[in-house]
Amino acid sequence: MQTPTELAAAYRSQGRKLTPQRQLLFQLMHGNDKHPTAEALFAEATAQMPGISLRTVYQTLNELAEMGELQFIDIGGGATRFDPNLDDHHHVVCVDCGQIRDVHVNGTAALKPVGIEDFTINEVGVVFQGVCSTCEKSRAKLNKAAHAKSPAQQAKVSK
Amino acid sequence: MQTPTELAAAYRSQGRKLTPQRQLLFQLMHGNDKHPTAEALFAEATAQMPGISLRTVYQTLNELAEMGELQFIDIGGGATRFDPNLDDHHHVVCVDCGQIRDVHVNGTAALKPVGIEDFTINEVGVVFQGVCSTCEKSRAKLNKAAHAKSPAQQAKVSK
DNA sequence: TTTCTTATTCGCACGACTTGCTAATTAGGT
DNA sequence: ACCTAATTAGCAAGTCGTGCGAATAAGAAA
Repeated sequence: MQTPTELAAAYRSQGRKLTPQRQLLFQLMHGNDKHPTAEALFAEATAQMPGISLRTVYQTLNELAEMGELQFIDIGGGATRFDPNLDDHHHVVCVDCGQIRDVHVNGTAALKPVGIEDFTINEVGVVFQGVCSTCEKSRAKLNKAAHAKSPAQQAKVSK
Repeated sequence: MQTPTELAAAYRSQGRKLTPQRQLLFQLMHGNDKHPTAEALFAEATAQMPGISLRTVYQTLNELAEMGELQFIDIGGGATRFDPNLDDHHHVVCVDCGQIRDVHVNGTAALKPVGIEDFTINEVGVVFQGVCSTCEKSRAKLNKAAHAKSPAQQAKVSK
């Protein structure tokens, strides 16, 4: 995604108006690597601009996506997440806490799908699923606690 | 996913009951490579068993997922899709018609994520986005029609 | 076969997420 | 300062999926 200033110019050149709401959202999204949901962004926005509407957040995010300034990320778990990073990158998801991390991946060019001659491929997305170090530690603790009590506890951990 | 017969045995051995609804869904999902949504499956099921509940379809799909007999696929576009294919495979999506195709991919072992030493990776998913041959043809037609009329039509095509 | 226990089904209500609609407001040009 | 079209806010509505409870039915036991 471009800088708020650049976006301001882009908006004007497209006949779109530059509202305070939009400018705030430009700031909040620029360089944002948290992959926030619309609701999360709305919460941040509200802190700086009480009264801003969730509807406006959705609307602006959709605009930016249409303009190619950000992409949607859908990896289950309910809400769509938004990613202003336009580099060629991929994602790592912690299955425990749900955090999403941007990651550069070597070797994607060598990926060879087999048996889809009738498809014209435009994009490739790679998603790694795993457990982040923080959650790994929490799991260790819980497992220890589970051992001290009943084995049933252990099942809950991996749920 | 196992065969309906094998699933029947698995269910019994787990103390689950073998209802006609479940047996029907086993049949409908076994070897199904359409990646149906719950609603789509419900429609098929209803054709053969009028009165079956959508609730039951969701419930059974969740059971099968818990048992590791199928996986959920979330690639945006609203509804979760279900995949009974347990092979090591990935997916190709046609951005026009939304069809999802299973595909084996060579080179996934060589994928190297950079800078996530603090993650323990368990799984890798690859999604190719493109256009299938059928949609490619439709596009060609529409583009021709668009040329005959106004350029505005062309924009609609890629929407 | 009949009885009994418990899992399962059904269907509605509800929750999460997102979009449609529209009156009121406001950005930005004249 | 004025005008017009774009935008906002906020509520209604739509989609997808789950919680809940009463009615039903599978499968074991007698």
